[in-house]
Amino acid sequence: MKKVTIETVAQRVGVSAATVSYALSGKKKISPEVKAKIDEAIKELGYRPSITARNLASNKNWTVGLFASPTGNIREDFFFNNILAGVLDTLHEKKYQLMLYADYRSDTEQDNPDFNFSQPIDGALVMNPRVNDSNIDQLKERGIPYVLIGTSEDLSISYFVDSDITAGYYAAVKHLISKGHKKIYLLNGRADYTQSEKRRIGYRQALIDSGIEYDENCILNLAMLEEAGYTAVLEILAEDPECTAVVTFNDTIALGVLKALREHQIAVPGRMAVVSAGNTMITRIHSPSITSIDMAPYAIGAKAAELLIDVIEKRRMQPSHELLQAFLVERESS
Amino acid sequence: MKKVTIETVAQRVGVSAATVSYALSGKKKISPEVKAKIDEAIKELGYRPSITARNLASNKNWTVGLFASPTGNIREDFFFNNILAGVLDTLHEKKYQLMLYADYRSDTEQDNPDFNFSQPIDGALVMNPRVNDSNIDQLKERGIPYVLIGTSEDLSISYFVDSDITAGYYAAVKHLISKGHKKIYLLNGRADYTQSEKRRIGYRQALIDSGIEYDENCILNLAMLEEAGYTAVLEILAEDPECTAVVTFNDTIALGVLKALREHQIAVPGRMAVVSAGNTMITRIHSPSITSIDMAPYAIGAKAAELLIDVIEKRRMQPSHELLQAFLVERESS
DNA sequence: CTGAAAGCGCTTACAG
DNA sequence: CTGAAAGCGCTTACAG
Repeated sequence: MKKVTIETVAQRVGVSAATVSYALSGKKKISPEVKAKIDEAIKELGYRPSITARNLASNKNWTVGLFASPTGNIREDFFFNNILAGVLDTLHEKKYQLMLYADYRSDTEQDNPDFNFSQPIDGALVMNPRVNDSNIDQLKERGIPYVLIGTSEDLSISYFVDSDITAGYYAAVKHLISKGHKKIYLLNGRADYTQSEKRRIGYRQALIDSGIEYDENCILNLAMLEEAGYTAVLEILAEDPECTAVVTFNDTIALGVLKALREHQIAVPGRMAVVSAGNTMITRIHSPSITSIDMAPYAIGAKAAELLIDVIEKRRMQPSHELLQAFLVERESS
Repeated sequence: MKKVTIETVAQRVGVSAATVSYALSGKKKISPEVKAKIDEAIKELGYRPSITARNLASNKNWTVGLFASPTGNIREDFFFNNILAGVLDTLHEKKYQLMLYADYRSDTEQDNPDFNFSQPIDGALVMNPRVNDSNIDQLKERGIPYVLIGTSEDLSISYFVDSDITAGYYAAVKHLISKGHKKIYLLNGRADYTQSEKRRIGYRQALIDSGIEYDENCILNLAMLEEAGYTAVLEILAEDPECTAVVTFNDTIALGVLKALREHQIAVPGRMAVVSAGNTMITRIHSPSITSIDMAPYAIGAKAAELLIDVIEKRRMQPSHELLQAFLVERESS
């Protein structure tokens, strides 16, 4: 059985392939009779246009790539789920498809940076951009439009969307201060992360605005792991008894903190209050439930996808740095 | 600036496009001198092969589609994350890419079932197959190979991988019986789900093997939501005080059950033991931590992807129904 | 070892 | 309203 192509349909009806193509795309008027015959032939023959051929001829793929985290992180990260859901919903609405790439680059070798480009995409969404991100270099080199999810310190990157993390941390620290806390630690991420810096600034400003001394020693830079939070809070407890509250980089670190506190039977929030960032499902499930900064991941994903499509379709040329509102959700841990 | 194609490179070097193509693919021997010149020209010109053109000419896409749940479910489902991670890792190893489709079909209208096929894929992975799944119909019609993640009652579906849920529930119920429970309820999913039936069989067999009466009234068919578990357990408590344990369809329902028990200050597992299925992160985080049946989602994803690629590459023609081992993880709730 | 040429299956000015 | 034809950028028998 030979493959049925647009030519097969055309011959069956007795018209040219061009006419069939126009009938399908609706880009030209086709007489009703011919149109009807074509539709019938398509049905009878079970004709399916070849998307690859169409893409090649029209130079358009209706596909967007999402550069995500390593799969190890994806496995236990609801933040990813929400961003993904936002991206998917927007793409669906705009009739685009999603290619999902996990991050397999090792820190040392550059692996095969070309690999992810083995499919044609019209644009890309980049999560967790690194400082000198090889994916971004590739994207630039190929002239593929892209939008960053997160903030870049590189001003040549014209499009990104992020949540207003600084404002979120400001609110979180203000909240703790209003509860009477005076010595608040920030369990931050790695110092060279833009995300860490944004947190630090909000934290610092809240202290200053409240007339509380800002002390760099109260900021710890941790790996984004439960264990890191676990050991860090125990250290603080041992070395600085005046500390009565911590704000963490994310929910995962907070989980470790709370685990340590529970095991050592330290009252939360009585002796130690805890505020996290992320507001993923676990902050609600956990007992005590965790006060957390919501960073609107779904909205970020949706916005980023929208912006990207605007760029792809040339509806937008101006640089755009969107910050979505972050807000504090108060729960039992503070 | 004109687009640089294989022809540009060929002209620069003074050979034919065919030679460049062969040099790139390595499918024919090319003299070292010519090869070197070609490599140089490629670098100088910044040539990137068009994947679309390559796909069209070679009729191969190196891409697999994953038909997932609606985004509403994806947002709070770690089970999905783990399956996804398994799929991605295997595809990466085999040099395939992933197109991710969320499920936007409404229950009533068939939406646009063609939409997801607007990109070329070599094969598909189908999660949560429905009884008469329109995606599967499409796949069949187009002759695209596919593998089901989950079990189908339709024997014409030749490939699927799932966990041995029946054995898992058998173990879970045996475990509860060994703890002295005699009246155990099964908070199951919808009765017309294959997955529910598999659970019921394991549950039933464990009771029978232990000489405990199997009572259909002890099986409730619920929606897969927290609220469903919440109200169900309260009903049971009110109507059948002899019940001292429940096994749930998944972690989400268990969450609702435990919420109800906590709010009514009912001791877990003292008055009521709880066992869930899924063993996602929340079972560990929750307090009390939740005994749960691990269904190896990562392994399922990885196996399914492997199987699919074997089918795509014609290394496998025989039907294959793989069942991975499910095992019970005992925690505080039982 | 290298090349001329057909072919993959569409789209889209252009002409009528 | 319809068609002939070029073009999208590759791959791959086939011939030499």
